[in-house]
Amino acid sequence: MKITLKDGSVKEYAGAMSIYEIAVDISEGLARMACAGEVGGEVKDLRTIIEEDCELNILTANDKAGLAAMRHTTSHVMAEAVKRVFPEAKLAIGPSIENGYYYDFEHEPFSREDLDKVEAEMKKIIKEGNKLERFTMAREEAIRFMEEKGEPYKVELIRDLPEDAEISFYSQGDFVDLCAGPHLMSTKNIKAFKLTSSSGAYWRGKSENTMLQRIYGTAFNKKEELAEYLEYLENIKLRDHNKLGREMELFTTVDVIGQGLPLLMPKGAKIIQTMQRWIEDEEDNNRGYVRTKTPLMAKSDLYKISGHWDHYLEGMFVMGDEEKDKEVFALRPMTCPFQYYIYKAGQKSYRDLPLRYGETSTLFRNEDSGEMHGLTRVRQFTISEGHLIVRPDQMDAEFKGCLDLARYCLQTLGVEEDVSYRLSKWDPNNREKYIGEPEVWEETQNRIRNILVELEIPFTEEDGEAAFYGPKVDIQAKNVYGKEDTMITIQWDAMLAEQFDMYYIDQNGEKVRPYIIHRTAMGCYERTLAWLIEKYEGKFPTWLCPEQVRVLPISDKYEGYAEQVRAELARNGILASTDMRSEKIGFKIREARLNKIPYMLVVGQQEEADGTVSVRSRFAGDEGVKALDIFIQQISKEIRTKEIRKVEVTEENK
RNA sequence: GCCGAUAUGGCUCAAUUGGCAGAGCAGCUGAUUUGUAAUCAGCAGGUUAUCGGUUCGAGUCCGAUUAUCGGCUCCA
Repeated sequence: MKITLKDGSVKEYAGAMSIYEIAVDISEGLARMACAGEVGGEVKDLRTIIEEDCELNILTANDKAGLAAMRHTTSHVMAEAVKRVFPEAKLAIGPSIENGYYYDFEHEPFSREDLDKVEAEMKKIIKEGNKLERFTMAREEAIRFMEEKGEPYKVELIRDLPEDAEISFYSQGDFVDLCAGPHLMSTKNIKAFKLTSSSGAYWRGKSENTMLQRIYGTAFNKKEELAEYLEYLENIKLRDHNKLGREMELFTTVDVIGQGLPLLMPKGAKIIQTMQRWIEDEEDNNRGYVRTKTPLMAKSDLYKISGHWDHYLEGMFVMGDEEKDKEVFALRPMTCPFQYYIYKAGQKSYRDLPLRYGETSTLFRNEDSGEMHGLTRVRQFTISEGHLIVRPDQMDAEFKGCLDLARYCLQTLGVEEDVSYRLSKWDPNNREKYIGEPEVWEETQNRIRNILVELEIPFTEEDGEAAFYGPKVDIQAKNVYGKEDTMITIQWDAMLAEQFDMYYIDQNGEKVRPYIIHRTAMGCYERTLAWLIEKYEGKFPTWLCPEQVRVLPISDKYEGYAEQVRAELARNGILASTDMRSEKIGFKIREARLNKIPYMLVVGQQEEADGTVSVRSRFAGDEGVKALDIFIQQISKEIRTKEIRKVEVTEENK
């Protein structure tokens, strides 16, 4: 868009910028007041400010940056309040983040009562309504200024800024903070805020640094929006897999078994079995995989060759003491080298490649105690793992094949819209974490990038996220709380064939190193289950349900027929049960619905006489009376095609 | 690993300043034989996570351990 300023100069902006970003750019005066203020309080009123100062040809009304500025200002208000209530607290940093803001302090841990006191003080500060004023200092002056104020963290921050930088500060009344802005014009324009929680956080995010105390909060332009957001936070707890999965008896944990070792209960185990069978069949029948079954542990020698002993020792469960024991074993944290030795068990020709090894593989990783969570971060888990041993000339095609399989899995699970793709690269500034030459890394990363571009897959790039042996594509998904996890990974490995002396014989009779692709099809079964619980709120597509049909006899007179129906369903591979309790039909239906069963078959006198079932589904309520074989046909098709049946909006589904 | 919070029957929660551990749901038994989201009655169920301490007396106070949660760090 083009913006003509009053002095006649023209500024051009590309893409969708918010009026706040533009305001920051246009003038320093506006930068200081990137949000609404004296003109009226409403954030969108900034438009008026800009319009008075310049003529806008086009205006995008994206309030994101404005909201961020408001939240950032709220974090300053919080900092001021903390300094008033706890003068001994030292200030660190306090940015706005998605859905809110935080500020880090060096202080004793804050209790909820402390936060309430700070909140009360914040209200006072907002009422005082001091203006936010921007001023700058030269570097040395700024350092002296913060030293005098007794803020060592601020001094450290300033020291890390460029030598010749002009340092900007914002003040509100007596409170001054080092800050790049932008901010609201006045604290009184903060309309609705809440301090949500506090926790420890390392200074500058490094675990060797001091642990500071972080206070999280959120703020909105309207009280109703804040209330809505807080209610939303309450609601998403209901679909949290860690709560819902336990309630639905999919998994549980037991103190004496240990952290990160969930027990999959019959229903959860059934879902995972369904997924495993699906993936194994897809790989073996449709995508040219061969199956392996390899040991869950090996001597340390194996991991020394693979590099895991050097790069990943603290993450492994090691059994035995190197000093005392002749042989030290470790539970496997990955399957790679095991499948390599299957490859190496016979001499391979160029004609044998690509070789695609698949294994439903249980892995063990000794995560630190604070890192375990539900089914998403555990110490023992099972993945749809595989390694493709590939000639260099086949690499691009095979890598694409892996991406295709991953996308097929995501699509079938109905979650293809919920993921983002990441090209995970090495960190050139941290070379000791990786093996191999920089040129190889750069070239490989370029080839993966080209593949993603060619397939028109949108992706981001991230330094320092690669495996130690190669770059990868990670397919990321967010949980209900917005936290991201890797669901699927496809890794390009030009290094480990060398470590393990793997080769094939080419047309000329020469030994050649193959390339390797490490990949998962649908990732880790436990983590995927967690994701599906949250995605579907426990109402899984029928093909994944551990109980697909429940037969409900009207009274015990029809138990015989109910059992007959169940048996017929079971003969057709449908997971069915009966509810023979002497309860009213309404009670049985209520319970089946609470158990999120997709299909309920009510049977009584009429059904028994006609060989029919009265179908009631989670999707459409009462579907009427159907002949049993028709129902079996319909549900069998739904299961076979892995259909994700949509819920129709009916009175009771509202 | 680090900071903080939490732990009472299968689940959700109660129990005054330290003074008899209780309710609803679920479960079991009986009655009821039911037509599309809760039939009625009765019964049973707890060494208050574990171990130790203070006290005449501990669910309650103190310490350690374990697990769970919110974060930080980590996630090959």
